[in-house]
Amino acid sequence: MQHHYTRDNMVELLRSHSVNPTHQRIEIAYSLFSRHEHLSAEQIMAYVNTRHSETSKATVYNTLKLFVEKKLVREVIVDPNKVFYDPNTQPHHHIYNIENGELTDIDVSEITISSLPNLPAGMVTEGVDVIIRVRQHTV
Amino acid sequence: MQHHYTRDNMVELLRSHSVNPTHQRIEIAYSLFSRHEHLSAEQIMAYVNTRHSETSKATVYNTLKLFVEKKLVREVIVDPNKVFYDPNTQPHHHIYNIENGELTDIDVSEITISSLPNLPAGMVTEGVDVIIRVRQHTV
DNA sequence: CTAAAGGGTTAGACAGAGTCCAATAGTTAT
DNA sequence: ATAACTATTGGACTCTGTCTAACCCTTTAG
Repeated sequence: MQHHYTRDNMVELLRSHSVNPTHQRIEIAYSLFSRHEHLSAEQIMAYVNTRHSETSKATVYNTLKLFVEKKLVREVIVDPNKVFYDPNTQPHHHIYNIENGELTDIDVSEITISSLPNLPAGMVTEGVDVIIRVRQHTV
Repeated sequence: MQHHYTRDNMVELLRSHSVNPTHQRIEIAYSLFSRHEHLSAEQIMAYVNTRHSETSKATVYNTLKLFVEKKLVREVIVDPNKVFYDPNTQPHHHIYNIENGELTDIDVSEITISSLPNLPAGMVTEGVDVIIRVRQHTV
């Protein structure tokens, strides 16, 4: 992969997920996809408003919620304090450094889940998250 | 298993994890272990203070943090809004119902992780969490 | 050209989980 | 008793995230 993301790309991306591409949404998408990193809402807001404040808190949260709904990004819940947003929607898992909060992707190929339990009747899987919590060996 | 938990058991349990057994800690441990359920700090506080308020918010949070440190209970991070505390410290995984917040255990035997990636140098695993997010099939 | 309608954005008030702090209460050990 | 800890407490505070009502902007209809 390793795309070269532009704001124009974002317009297409948004459209292809039937999201109306507005200024704010383009900027938010761009800030997430150009850095291919896991960012929190707060970080995204900071990036989008580096020059001068342009996008409000409410819009950042609204937009992220919309992106999740439209499967443009994925929520990663590993830190009790905040949600991370992950522009990588390919199935993959995470290594979470509990000391510094760093979050790293692991390809699905690196983990094999050979069996899954049968779910209660009428239930359907939304996703399987595997989180490997790590820390420095010093303790 | 299916112990019959008493407050006396809790005293032993706390001691065996080198936690000084105080009134409050006994009550908090008891409320977690007698129901063998996943509870949030708020729920625990409610249970402990059913009759009349006896234990403060600060103590509940202090105590839960201590219990986690001493490996008496485990934190489960699946809900962006609150942390759950799990009295089951045996290795196991979780099914999380994203609609009603219900959290169910899965025995390790029901999932097989056949390979784990090699970690960055000097890193050590604190735990591997598998969370299966489910919801009702109606949508 | 103007008006209504609809979607999107906004500031700021609000909510809820969790932390901090300085004061107080218990508990040993001397 | 007294000193030295350890544990608990209320309340103020912080931080994510939500809500609301006003506002803006673009499109469509008359």
